[in-house]
Amino acid sequence: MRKNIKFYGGETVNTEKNESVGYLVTLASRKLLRNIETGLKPFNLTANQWAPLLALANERCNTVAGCARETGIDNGAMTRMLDRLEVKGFVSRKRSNNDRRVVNIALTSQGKKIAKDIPPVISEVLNQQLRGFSEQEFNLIKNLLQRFLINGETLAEQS
Amino acid sequence: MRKNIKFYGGETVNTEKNESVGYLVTLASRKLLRNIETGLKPFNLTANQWAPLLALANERCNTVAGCARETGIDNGAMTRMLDRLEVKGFVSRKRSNNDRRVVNIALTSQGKKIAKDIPPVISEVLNQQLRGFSEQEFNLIKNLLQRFLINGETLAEQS
DNA sequence: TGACAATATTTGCCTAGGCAATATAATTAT
DNA sequence: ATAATTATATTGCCTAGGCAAATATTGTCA
Repeated sequence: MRKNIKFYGGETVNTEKNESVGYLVTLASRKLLRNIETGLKPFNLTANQWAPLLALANERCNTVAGCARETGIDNGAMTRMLDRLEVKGFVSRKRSNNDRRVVNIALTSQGKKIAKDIPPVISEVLNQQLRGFSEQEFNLIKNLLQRFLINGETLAEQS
Repeated sequence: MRKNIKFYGGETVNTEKNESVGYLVTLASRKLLRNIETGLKPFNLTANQWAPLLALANERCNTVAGCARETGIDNGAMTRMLDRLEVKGFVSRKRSNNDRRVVNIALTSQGKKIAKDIPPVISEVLNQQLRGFSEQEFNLIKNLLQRFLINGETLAEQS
């Protein structure tokens, strides 16, 4: 097996924040969130509310736990997220008859409508933040982030 | 000027979440935060509390507004962050005499100590999430994230 | 000097996620 | 069949960030 490189620590300490992948990935994520938020304001949607709405529209989930898994957040957080989306009239809840533990989530007609309207807004922001990227660089950043994420997941499972 | 590529939207719609840079950067950031959090638990520090502590230790800031700028978060959020760090005994506040508006922030002796103990923990997590990366890929991910972030900042300034 | 603008800090009101505990229901093993 | 385990949803308590308003102080300009 190839030896892993020790990028940080020891003699290679670097206090330049722009040289820290941790700093960069955190800030990049925050900035993206705020930009999407700005674009979604006219639709009465926040940036985070968009993810479960998309998952529901694509039929990748139809329960609380399912949507939580699909969007990578906590079950409790998803319950509250759906509270907010329900108040806004985008989703509806209905206790399942097959399995009385589960609550089935569905998009309302308004939810379906908005799920169609929003993708162009998200795309526009992403394209803007990717401007100057070549096709190759676009594929690279996805590949590198995927690996960074998977490494992080296996690390979390060990502890 | 070279034309920017339209990576998302139009006919290139892709509902695969792992193909969305937005999804990937968000999840990568969250996972990293949780892994650092796990490593810092024995030190009575959360992942987010680490950033201002490091900025103070490196003398990149010594006021509320300064630390907020340096870590890229809101002033109000920084006030509350410093509340928590003060309760834990890592920082101290002192109203400035030169300018009665500003509050000078300093690390306590305990804060200085911990600021030295923590870097290895952060480094270890980052190295783990970067395992399998070549030196070249390490530089690439930093470069791509820097550009993604800068593009996002200029976008935010326009609106 | 006095009005006005700019800056620093704090606070209130939001959204938002993680963890742990709880209640309920379904599944599995004995 | 009963007990133990597992899964689902919810809730409470915590940290945490953004935005806007309020307050205090400083600097500027007429």
